[in-house]
Amino acid sequence: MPYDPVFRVRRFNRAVTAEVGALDTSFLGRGRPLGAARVLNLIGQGQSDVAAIRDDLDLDSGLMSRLLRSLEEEGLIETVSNPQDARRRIARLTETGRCEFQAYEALSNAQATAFLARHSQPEELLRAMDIVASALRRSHIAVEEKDPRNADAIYCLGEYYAELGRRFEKGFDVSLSRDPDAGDMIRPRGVFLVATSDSLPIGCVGLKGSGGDVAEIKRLWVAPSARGLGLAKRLMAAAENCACELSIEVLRLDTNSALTEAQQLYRRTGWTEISRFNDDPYPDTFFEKRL
Amino acid sequence: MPYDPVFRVRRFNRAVTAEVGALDTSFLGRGRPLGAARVLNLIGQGQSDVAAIRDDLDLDSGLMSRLLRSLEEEGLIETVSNPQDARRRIARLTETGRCEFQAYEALSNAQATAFLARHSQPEELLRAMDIVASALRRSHIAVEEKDPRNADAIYCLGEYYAELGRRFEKGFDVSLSRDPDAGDMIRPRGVFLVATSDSLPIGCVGLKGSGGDVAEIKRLWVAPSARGLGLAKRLMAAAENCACELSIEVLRLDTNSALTEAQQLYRRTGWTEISRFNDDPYPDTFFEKRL
DNA sequence: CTAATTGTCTGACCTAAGTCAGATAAATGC
DNA sequence: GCATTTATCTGACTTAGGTCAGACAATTAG
Repeated sequence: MPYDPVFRVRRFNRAVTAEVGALDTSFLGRGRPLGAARVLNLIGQGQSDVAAIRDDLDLDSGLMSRLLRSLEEEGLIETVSNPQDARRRIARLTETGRCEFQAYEALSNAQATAFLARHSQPEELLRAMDIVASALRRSHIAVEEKDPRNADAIYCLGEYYAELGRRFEKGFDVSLSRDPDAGDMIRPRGVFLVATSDSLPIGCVGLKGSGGDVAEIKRLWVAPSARGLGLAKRLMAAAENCACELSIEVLRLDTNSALTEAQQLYRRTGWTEISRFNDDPYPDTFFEKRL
Repeated sequence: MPYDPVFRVRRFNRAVTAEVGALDTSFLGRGRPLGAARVLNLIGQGQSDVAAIRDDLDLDSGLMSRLLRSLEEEGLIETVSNPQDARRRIARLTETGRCEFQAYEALSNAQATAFLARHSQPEELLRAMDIVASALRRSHIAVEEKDPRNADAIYCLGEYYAELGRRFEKGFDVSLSRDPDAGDMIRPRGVFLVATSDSLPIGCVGLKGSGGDVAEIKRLWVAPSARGLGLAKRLMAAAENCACELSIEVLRLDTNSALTEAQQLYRRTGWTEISRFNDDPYPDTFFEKRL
């Protein structure tokens, strides 16, 4: 007899509303209104274009202008005209501003550390926070092409191999598998796509081409914290899209019957099972899709 | 190489801050400022004492007074003097107010339902939300005495039995175990304590007395979503406290070696292992503590 | 070159939220 | 009974946040 789901969601909302003050105190406690602190924070993170900041925070141009001026009067930022377009302005931190920004960062980090330290099972708590954050921000998940040797890509691949290790009865050893050469997953031969949610990598897929009109889908992975959001489908669609752009006509992939959700996805999205097309020791099921 | 915990907590904070607007839109969208809506909401939930509402929302008496008047002018509430103390005022909804309150409730429920419906693994998501909500509100967890036949108590016991069923190799059947008579867990013989977080039951413990100076600790349970918060320790301490009030001198309990965390807790909090004192089929380890 | 568009700034104005110093009336302690 | 305390109300004031219309300068389309 689990408790009413709607009740549980509302309880979560109440908890969060009651504590957001605390969650965001990092912005407070330094004698600056929230708006100004948020602008300072964005500038500190490298957002220099005033219009972009205004857009990010959804501010009126008048209000934005005043916030910038108040930060300027405090000596935290300086603004100059954009040389490419003198109507636009660019803001950057002064030395004092950099210190102030660092102070906010330190507060925020300390608060996060303290929150975790109060819990005796922080890994469980983090897992839960990841799930909730991904669900709340599902409409802001970005799928982008990255070099497979980029840090985010390597992180995804590491997690992918670890997951295979857990799910295959005999574990998984990358060196035994035919590891695609990075060049085969970079344009013009192929692509590597990484999904990020607020810059945390939560999924990936590789399209491994050889220059011909046949290519392979490899390394489809979705973080456990991002499952249930339809991300695998989205990654596969994006990869197929890239394949079209690269004039690829036939896609193939190999998979293992232990990965049941993946197989379900393939069958539901127009893939048909074919016979073995490589001698890799891990896969036991093979699919093909004509574009 | 898991991602930096501090980064993950801050990502969660950002997600929540960005979406609280959405989480709390239930309060908006009906042409009333947040403050007034929150007061209306509390009154709707049965908080009638004006001072209590002020205390709950941490409002200045002046502000509170104005909010009440604006709701009164809208015809949503009426206030009368408290007959016991004519300085105090009591607020209650009018018929119109009840409709308006129901409209807020409906909005809030619809929003929660929609959020869950967007996710294809809602049970996973709810579990995560419970964990986060309990951690955020850990300082507001209430431990209260309840009748063991009360709905919250029955819910806790059901979850407790279900958990034993999962953890004992041969499952668990309540009818085979010596189920304490409800009367033995009500004062003056004993007590039953339930921990709730924002009215969701998340833990319980029973003190089963017989009228003499020996009593037993039974049914210690903490919801999976509330583990890591030190709740078991707090429940045990509360139960011991009650035992002292009831002039009980010796506490005993039986447990199973499959429940490792529980045993650890007992050993760390002054309990000593003793020999079997009943013929219940499930326990295999027995403890005692002199108060 | 001219007209329209774009990005920023400024002043006037507004609401929500909250603080503070009394005023008032009821209740309580002695 | 009288002084003190308590709960609420009222008016004056402040801050944060935000809207709106127009000014101004730079850019772009034709």
